[in-house]
Amino acid sequence: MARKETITKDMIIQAAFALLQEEGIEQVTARKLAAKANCSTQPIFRFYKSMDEVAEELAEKTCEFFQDYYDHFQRQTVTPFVNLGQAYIKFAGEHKELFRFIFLSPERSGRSMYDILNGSKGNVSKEIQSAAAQGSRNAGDLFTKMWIFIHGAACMSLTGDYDLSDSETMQLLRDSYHSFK
Amino acid sequence: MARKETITKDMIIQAAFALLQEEGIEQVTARKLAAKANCSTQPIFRFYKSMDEVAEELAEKTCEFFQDYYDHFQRQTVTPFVNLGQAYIKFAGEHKELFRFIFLSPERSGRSMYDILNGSKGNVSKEIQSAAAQGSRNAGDLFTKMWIFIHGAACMSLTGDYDLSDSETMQLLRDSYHSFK
DNA sequence: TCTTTTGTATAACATATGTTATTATTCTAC
DNA sequence: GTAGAATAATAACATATGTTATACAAAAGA
Repeated sequence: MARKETITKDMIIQAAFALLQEEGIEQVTARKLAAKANCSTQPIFRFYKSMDEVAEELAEKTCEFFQDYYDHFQRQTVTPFVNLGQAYIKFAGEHKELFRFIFLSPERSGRSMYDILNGSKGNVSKEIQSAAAQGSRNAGDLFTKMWIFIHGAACMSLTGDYDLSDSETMQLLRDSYHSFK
Repeated sequence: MARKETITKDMIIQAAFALLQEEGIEQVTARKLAAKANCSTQPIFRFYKSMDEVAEELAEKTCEFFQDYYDHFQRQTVTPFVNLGQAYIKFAGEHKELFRFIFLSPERSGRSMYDILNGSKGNVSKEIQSAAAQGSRNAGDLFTKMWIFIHGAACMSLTGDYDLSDSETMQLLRDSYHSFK
């Protein structure tokens, strides 16, 4: 009937994700993606109408990747805020391009930062809510402050303006958490 | 002897700065810049060896612009940290592309975030140091925490994830300052 | 084996970009 | 006024990009 498929959609998106991690979203071009996937540009446009659609799916995939990262992150303290902070800051440092892509671009296709944090499984908010419930005063206020703080540290690590070790980070997060509480 | 100059270096860099503010550094291309300055691309390359050199000078100019912004910012409290925070967060909201360019790009040509803050006149550090001196415990620690917090809020405003009013921001900054102190 | 169908590659088109060559313009000293 | 020189515009070259048209290849039923 017809020729067999040798380039799958998965191969394309895998290559795109690798390219994204290595060089950032603006370097995920049709030709570079084709080269990464060892094919011509045709298979890309068989699966996606345009490169924008590829970026769309990359955003999706990156959000899931962050969720997995957070889910598998080794919790080191009993304070969810501290754990979240450690994971988030480490993610920013280890996956700069991914972080920049989903947490620092204006075009996140509608998702707010909190949408990404909570994800489909909503793990972040689950942990944090239970934690905030035990908190003394205004739980929302505590979350806002901690979140601003955590996001700030992560963004600084992106530009090389943050160079604390893991344990220093933990202490910093603990400190600020207790300050805010 | 020779033809008179009609396109000055200042006209070029002014146009480039306007373009930077409106569309971001990646849109400051030779042709768009020429159009903005109402000339051909030739005058650009008379003053600058390459477009990279233009970007270099834009970074310089943007740092100065931030300094001026901060110098002229109406101080609303007696707490330098709060004033700095208000100015920085407002700057991020009002000049997103400039903020992104100097505080969020990896290529700041060597300047650290603190270099920019302090600038040539060193106004920020002057105010903050005197303030920290009055502070109770570790002045550096207080600065680090406040700065992370301030930077976090500014970065969130960039992506539309921060929507507090000026007075709410002031209260937030006051609160966190007293928490950290 | 031939034809049809579908996947893939190659090549092309249109546009955008940095940069440079060529041409035209305009000033001034002579 | 003319020649020389600096300035600017136009056009070109080389490359990069999204996207599409065309050509080639392979699989499977007739």
